[in-house]
Amino acid sequence: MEINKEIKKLIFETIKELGVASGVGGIELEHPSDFNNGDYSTNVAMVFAKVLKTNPKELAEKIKTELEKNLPKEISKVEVAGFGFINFYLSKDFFIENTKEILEAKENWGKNEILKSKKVMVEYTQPNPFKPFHIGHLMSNSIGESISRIVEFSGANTVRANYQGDVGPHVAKAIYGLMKFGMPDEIKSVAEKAQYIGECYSKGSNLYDVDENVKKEIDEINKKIYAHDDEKINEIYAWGRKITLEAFEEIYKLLGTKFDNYYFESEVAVKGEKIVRENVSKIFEESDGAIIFHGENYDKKLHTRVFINSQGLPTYETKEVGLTITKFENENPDISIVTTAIEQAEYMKVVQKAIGLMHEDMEKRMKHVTHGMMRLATGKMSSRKGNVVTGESLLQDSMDVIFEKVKDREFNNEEKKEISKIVGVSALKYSILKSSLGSDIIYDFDKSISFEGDSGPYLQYTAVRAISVLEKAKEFNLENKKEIPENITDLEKLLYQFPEVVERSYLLLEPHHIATYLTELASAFNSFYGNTKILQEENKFAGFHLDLIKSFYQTMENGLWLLGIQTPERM
RNA sequence: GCCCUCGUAGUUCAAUGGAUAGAACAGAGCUCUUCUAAGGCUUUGAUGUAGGUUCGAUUCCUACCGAGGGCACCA
Repeated sequence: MEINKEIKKLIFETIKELGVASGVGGIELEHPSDFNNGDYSTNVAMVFAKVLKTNPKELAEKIKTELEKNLPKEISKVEVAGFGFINFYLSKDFFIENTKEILEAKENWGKNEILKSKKVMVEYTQPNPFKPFHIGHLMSNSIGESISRIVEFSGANTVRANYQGDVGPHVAKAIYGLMKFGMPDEIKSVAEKAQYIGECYSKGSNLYDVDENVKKEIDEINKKIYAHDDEKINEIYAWGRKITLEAFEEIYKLLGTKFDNYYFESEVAVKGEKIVRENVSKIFEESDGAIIFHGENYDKKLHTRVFINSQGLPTYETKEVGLTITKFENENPDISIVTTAIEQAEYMKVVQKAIGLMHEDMEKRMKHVTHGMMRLATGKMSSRKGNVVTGESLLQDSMDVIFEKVKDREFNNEEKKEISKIVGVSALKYSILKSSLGSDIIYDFDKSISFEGDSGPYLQYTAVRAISVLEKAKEFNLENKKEIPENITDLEKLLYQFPEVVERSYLLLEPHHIATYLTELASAFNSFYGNTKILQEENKFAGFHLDLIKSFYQTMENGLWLLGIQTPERM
């Protein structure tokens, strides 16, 4: 129905009719924060009052009179309020129609076609084999998965990509550690082995910094990894890579992410190096034995970065070049989104500039979405130092909290575990996705992960309550309770806004708008639920109420899906 | 030093240049002989500082203060 677009059209037609100057920007149609001020509101009179040098309230009245001449049936009332706002009130019929629309659309409710027939690639998570999967990766995964789903809801063919650093100094450090401290016990689980490898990396890294001889040894291993000429190292390498990747895969499964493409640094490094070397003197230049790019020559806000180091090995920059070009060659996406923490923002601008000099078309389609960092109260987390909180331990802690809550409930053990999983993951994801992408999250389990109030479990709990009423309703005879109440609940006033929220979330690439909306929606549902006895023979509105609950449940389910959160049947 | 993010109740977060700055947690007080109390209802409390643009600024601009990040061979 897209009533918002209809109202906008009407506004523009009306001001044209009145001969008011067009081409003025800043005209908005928004939802007033207070429902008393209507369902939609426009500032058009205030904007034009300035241009025409008239009183905004008088102009608003004039526009209102004109608007009322061809008001669509969905609008019951137009009012002028405040400094000259024109407020639109939607009619009861509109809300009834909307409920029908939701129930028909089902899992498609909320979708739009902004990206129809476009291919969008989203790269996220990017953990490195041989290093731990830490809470920063959990953050990246939650955000990237949600963005992927938002893009998908906007009509795109979404390709999920993961990029993993399976070569480079960190691998050499881990292999050094494994050779020095021994291989882990065969009977240990994949996750335990992966954790051990991460510890070896940390130890190797520490020794690298303090011991000159170890540094030489690790540098040597690093060269051998690239050269593939040492059988012992090749063997440990293949084993460690496999184990850590398997461990990552277990986490992805728990988180509900399934990647379509995996890219590895070892694969893209060769291509990147070839391209960079081909463009020496054109784009890159030699300096102190290294090959560098002077970003500041093109934009004074950019800086110089090393692409091939003085040992002749490609750096991350060159691998990124190889990765980007490989992605475009393989998938040719219309938009290529890469999500990383903000620490890579400046670096990425320089690399994108370098790529743009070779492939202008690619640069235009690249989008870097940055999010804040997960920090510990004690400072920056660094897997080199070994002070990381691993993804597994955090997920486990979160699931344990939930298990504790359900342990005395009537569910069987299998169900308790399933609920702990679904709700535990949700608590974690919501805590990441509820805030805008800009700011850092200072990680503190008790403070940053909440299980009540503004939280993932709150949303799930609300959905479960709704489904529970719908289940119980089958035991009642409410067939002929078809009357429709005259008043419009806050729940109805929020439900129809869902597609707009999805659209906005895509345009800004900010999943938290969905999280905020769902919390408001859940709150409206809980108020309604608390104040209304639905399953009563004397409730003449029962049929209407049940449809409303169904449409609420559908909206919540779709919204949670966009956040990458599952809806449990019971909890 | 230069550049990029971010500063909102005691705490964790919202607020497409708009109306009385919203929630949650914590604090105070109600609420299950009624569909899941992980809930509902009432209540206390905030825009870092100083200017500017604007009818209107938490939002845009400038300076400062504070936190985080980046600035040549880590990723």
